[in-house]
Amino acid sequence: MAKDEDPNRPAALWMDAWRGVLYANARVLQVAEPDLIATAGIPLSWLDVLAQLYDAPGNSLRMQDLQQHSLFTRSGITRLVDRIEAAGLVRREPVVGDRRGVLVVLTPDGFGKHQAAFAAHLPIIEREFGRRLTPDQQRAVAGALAAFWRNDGAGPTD
Amino acid sequence: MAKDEDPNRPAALWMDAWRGVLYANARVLQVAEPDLIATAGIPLSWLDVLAQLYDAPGNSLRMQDLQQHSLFTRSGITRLVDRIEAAGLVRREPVVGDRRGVLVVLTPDGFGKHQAAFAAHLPIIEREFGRRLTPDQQRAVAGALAAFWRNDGAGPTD
DNA sequence: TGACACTATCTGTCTTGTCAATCACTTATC
DNA sequence: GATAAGTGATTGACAAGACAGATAGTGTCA
Repeated sequence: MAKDEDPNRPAALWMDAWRGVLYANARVLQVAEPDLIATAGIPLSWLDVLAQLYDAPGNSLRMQDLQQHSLFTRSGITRLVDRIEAAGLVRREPVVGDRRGVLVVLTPDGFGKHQAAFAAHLPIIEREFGRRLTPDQQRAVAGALAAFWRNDGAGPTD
Repeated sequence: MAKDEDPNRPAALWMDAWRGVLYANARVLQVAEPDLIATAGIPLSWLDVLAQLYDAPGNSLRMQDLQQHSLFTRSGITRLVDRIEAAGLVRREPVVGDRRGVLVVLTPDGFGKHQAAFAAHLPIIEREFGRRLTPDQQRAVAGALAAFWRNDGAGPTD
């Protein structure tokens, strides 16, 4: 590979950390996504939506909240929810005080599918990711990267 | 969020580490990709290809090598290379000993575009990722996740 | 209440990614 | 050297994503 000896690429510490994040994410998902489709019958973008609704109060969120918190879909939430709704896993409801808004609600089927998909997904992540790290490494990575999902927008950006 | 108190989701250490990887990747790229398009005029998938060719001996790789090492494109390398070739950044050449194969070679334009895009890309990654971690955290993350891009397939999977 | 700016979601259209089938070439075996 | 199996890359049909503009509803201010 000979990247480390290239004078044009100063090997800063954070660059190796970023490369690690990039590769870990890509390599794990390259295995986990086909597996999820094979075992649970849904892609990761669906599980992402279902998991958000599962975690949300009332198992429901508005379209824009779904979009903002999404990890895999930057745009196109409308069509994505269309598909998941057509599969019967979520349902659209009007928002009480705001007739522009749409509330996406997890159906019982969607609840069950989330449970099943999540249960099938976890062992794969553990095998492909968790087991490759020592407990100390797990702790270190979790601590270092927690800012990205806790504050989620804020940070020491100055 | 109240996820940590949910009895259905045992909060294993590696799960928080994985969540960190997932969110860090998504949040940083959500900023970096539009920025790269705005400043360099190419999407990340193109930079991925250009960077691989830049790092490769002879600034060239075969299609399948490009595909296997790719971080963003699991399939569809043919079409992706079509577009990059149409932009004049790479060129296809026959492989000497194997007339089935195709060698994708970085053109001088592609070389320059890589330099420019990479130079524009780095500061964004530093701002969105590097600066959010202390040097100790950078070292820890880099060390813990190095296995994903060094061995790239092996590991303590038993 | 009428005009205006703003917000939330959807639709049309184009681009990009995915999957199976195919073509061209190579290697192994007889 | 002919035939069969395997490999590398492309193609066509379809699904999904991206982006701009449209539609409908809200809130404010005169």
